[in-house]
Amino acid sequence: MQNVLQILNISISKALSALYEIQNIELSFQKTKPDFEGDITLVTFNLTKLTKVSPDATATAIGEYLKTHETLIEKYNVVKGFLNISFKNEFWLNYFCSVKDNLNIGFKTTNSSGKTIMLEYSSPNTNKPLHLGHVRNNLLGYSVAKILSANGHKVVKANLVNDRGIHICKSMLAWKLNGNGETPQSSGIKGDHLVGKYYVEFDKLYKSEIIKLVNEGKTKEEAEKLAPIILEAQQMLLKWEKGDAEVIELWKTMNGWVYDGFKQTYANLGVEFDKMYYESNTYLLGKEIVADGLNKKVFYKKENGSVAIDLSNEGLDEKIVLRSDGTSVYITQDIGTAIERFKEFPELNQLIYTVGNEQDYHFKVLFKILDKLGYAWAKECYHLSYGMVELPEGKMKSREGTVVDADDLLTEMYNTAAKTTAELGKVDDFSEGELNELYKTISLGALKYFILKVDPKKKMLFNPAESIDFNGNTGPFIQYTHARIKSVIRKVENFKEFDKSKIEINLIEKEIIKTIYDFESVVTEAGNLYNPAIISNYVYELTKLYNRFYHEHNIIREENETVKNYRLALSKTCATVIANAMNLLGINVPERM
RNA sequence: GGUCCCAUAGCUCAACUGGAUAGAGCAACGGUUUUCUAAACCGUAGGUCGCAGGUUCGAGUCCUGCUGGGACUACCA
Repeated sequence: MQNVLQILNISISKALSALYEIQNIELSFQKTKPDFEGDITLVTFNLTKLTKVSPDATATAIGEYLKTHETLIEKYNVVKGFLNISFKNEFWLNYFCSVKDNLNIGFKTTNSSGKTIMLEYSSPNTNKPLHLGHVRNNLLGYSVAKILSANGHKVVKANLVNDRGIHICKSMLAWKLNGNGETPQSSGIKGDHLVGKYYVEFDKLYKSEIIKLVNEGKTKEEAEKLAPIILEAQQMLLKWEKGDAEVIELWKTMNGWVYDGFKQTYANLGVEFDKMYYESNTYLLGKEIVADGLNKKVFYKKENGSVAIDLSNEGLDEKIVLRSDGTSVYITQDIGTAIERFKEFPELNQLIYTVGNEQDYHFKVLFKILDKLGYAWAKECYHLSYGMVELPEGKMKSREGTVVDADDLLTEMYNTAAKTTAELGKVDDFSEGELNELYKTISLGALKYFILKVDPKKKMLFNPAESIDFNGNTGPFIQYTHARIKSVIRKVENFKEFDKSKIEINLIEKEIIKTIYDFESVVTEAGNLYNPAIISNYVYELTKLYNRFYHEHNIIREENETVKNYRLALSKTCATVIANAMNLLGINVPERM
């Protein structure tokens, strides 16, 4: 199967050469707008300087040349300098027949690119449960990993767990003070939520101590530094770093609770990882690199003994990479882990960090430092930056209790899916297990699609009422279309080949075939841009087209056997593409719903 | 103060990276089911693409300025 653009590039280059003696010029194509007749459009304005004739005349001349010289082209029309080109139906039909039985449409063979990419996502803290912001991160990371795999890359999904630090000590301390030995088992509270509860508890205690100190005449800033409970948390962190047995024991216990909780949430979200990293193992990395960088004069020592790099020539500021007491800061660790990963995976071509856009600056600095340290792969580090998730009432603030909890959200979506499905009553014969599966599929489909259809770079508004809507541009609408196609196909026992020489493609069928044709390049584009929203928009377009086709034309009711079998094949192929596209978003599609 | 990001229909988002008359969904109104799943389909209405300049054959898209919103700017993570 020849590529449409390749064919046209070659033919039109020949035309330009023959007609105007023009060589090597970049051609500008676009899909023909629906209001005009044609499959693909050549924009001729940029050619007129060389052709020396008007856009319309240029377009007409090229069109005429194509019609007589390129056998695959049926006809053309010219509108205001746009050359709309139509390929023969035979061409589209041949294309369709070449893919109709391929269950992997749009997917390149695994590892065919020879490229290995590590994609880090999720990266939670172990002091509180996952919330809506993490959900976007997880869904985005997982989907991009799928998309990159579909582009033939080998992808290592990595998760760097922030399992240490002052914030973890806060939960630990509050539990020690007020926990009375409470455990997930004794309380029936999911582990990550239990630990989160004590993180909030710490904040309460801390605040009341601050108020007390302020009442005693201290300034707010002083009080924040002097509150006994914060001092104790800092002591606890020091003990942790020294390996104090009791502190380590408590740390392991409470982190264990959190991991049990996360495991459930990850399973419910349907995300997974190939490689787990823990900051308790990596937080010391990078110090030797700093020493090395000092020798290379990439870094310099300041008067107070801290080590820094000056990035003011790059439009950035001075950045401390080691404190004056010799301890590392966050970026020290990031430098170390990046280098470590390229050592661990020598075949690694690219390292992608899925992290919110509030850290744009951090990653600019990080990549610049790696570059200055002389690592050639620094250019292959990429920050997959995404916008914040906001609620109709504004930003999520844990202190004000406006955070949308991931587990609560999933439960709520599940219940809505169950309610709606029961009301429609189409699967009343399902067993309890089948219903449970279906509700999970639909609720997750709704949530994932709702989040992934927005360009990752942009901040998004999460309106709970809209997220559980199952009509219109939603995951369940697309899932429904898939189920509907499958329902039609189930009704036919003898699925027969059709004689393509007897098929006349109608307009909507041609639109569908052209859209199926686009899938491959859409997957490529989504991969190049790390953008699942491109897949979402695409699959929605295809689904809308199919539904229109379904309403306008008979499939199994069609009397002409050849046409019937052709339409069945077209339907089946749509179902495959819908399923494949949704798969790239991490969304399953049901056989019935 | 400095750096960066965002602004498109009442609301939520698109616009193939500079191309034709800026498109969908939701919400509103009207229509479609004895016929393959109505979680669907069709129609009506809704726009000074934040504002003002500039670049060019052509700008929602690029450049400048302004307004409004946000993020970052730690020897925090």
